[in-house]
Amino acid sequence: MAEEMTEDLLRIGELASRAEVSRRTVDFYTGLGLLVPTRSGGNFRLYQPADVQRIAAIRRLEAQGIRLDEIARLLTGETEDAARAAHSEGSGPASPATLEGYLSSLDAQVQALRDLPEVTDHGTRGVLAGLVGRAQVLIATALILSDELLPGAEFLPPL
Amino acid sequence: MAEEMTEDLLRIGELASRAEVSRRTVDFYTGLGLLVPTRSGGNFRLYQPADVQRIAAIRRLEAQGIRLDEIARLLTGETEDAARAAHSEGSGPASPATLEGYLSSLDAQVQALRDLPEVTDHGTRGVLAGLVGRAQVLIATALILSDELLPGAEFLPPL
DNA sequence: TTGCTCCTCACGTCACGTGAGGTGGC
DNA sequence: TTGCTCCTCACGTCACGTGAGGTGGC
Repeated sequence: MAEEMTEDLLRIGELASRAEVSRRTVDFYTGLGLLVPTRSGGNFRLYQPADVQRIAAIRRLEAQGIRLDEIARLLTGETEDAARAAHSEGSGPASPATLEGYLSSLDAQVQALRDLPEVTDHGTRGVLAGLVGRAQVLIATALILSDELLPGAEFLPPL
Repeated sequence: MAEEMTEDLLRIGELASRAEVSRRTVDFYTGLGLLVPTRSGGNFRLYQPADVQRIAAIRRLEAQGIRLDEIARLLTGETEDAARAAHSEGSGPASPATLEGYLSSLDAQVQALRDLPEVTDHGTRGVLAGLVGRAQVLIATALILSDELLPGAEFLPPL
């Protein structure tokens, strides 16, 4: 069984063609730590089949204007900085910035935005709509990725 | 009364120092259409006092990774493109992308995210938290701007 | 005159790739 | 041999400014 999994590993050319990006791009992403291949005896990089979805996820995140270095952090699991970079509170460690925490803050603030007295200024309405629209697209992206990114293949019946 | 308002107009140097940016930056923003001064008889640009807050708003939006050309669009009131650029649905004109519309989509999707089965994968949790965190900061920014951006001075009692 | 403005050309930095070229092992 | 890989140096583009310099009117 461990044998079987090893046979699935991909070299850069194969991964690039499945993910529909150039080898050079896979190389570049690997250099940035976005992809973490193992190495073959002959020093070839060996990627997981799931790295195809990982690349798709990276592209989706890039499309949302998230920088590659932050994508690397998110994929690696270093959550903390996200809030700090944008807000720079600076004081205590406070909350560990969990998914649930963000979701409740988001709920509360959306409510606050609804409770706002009617905004009449044209430009201001545009800005608010733009920001809320962006937030909405981010959440939509989260939903899509929660579906695509999970290593579902491992749990699929052999069929 | 019209006389009084004219006296409040600012030239580039004054605006730059109040907004705490360089003249060059005000010049640059003006060239991009982010600021729309009138002109004096001597061809000097004349800015509104409210442009100080406008610049503050621009900086806040920039800090969220929003490009200057899109900020210009938002401030000018061309809302439509936001959703299209990120999604590229392409079909019909559909909804006019209102603030209310985005808010309800957002609510619905946040709920969908809550309803998700527990995500166990470490990296995926990080990505979701990162996206929701970003969305949360955007909404927080919207709240701040709704407060700062409104031309409140015009409606303030003379004191 | 002094200080401020106008405008334009060019340079600098950062993120994100992309090209090219020489290398070595399957 | 062929095709693929490795790695590195350099160039290209785009967004966002910033510097410098010559101009003219208050």
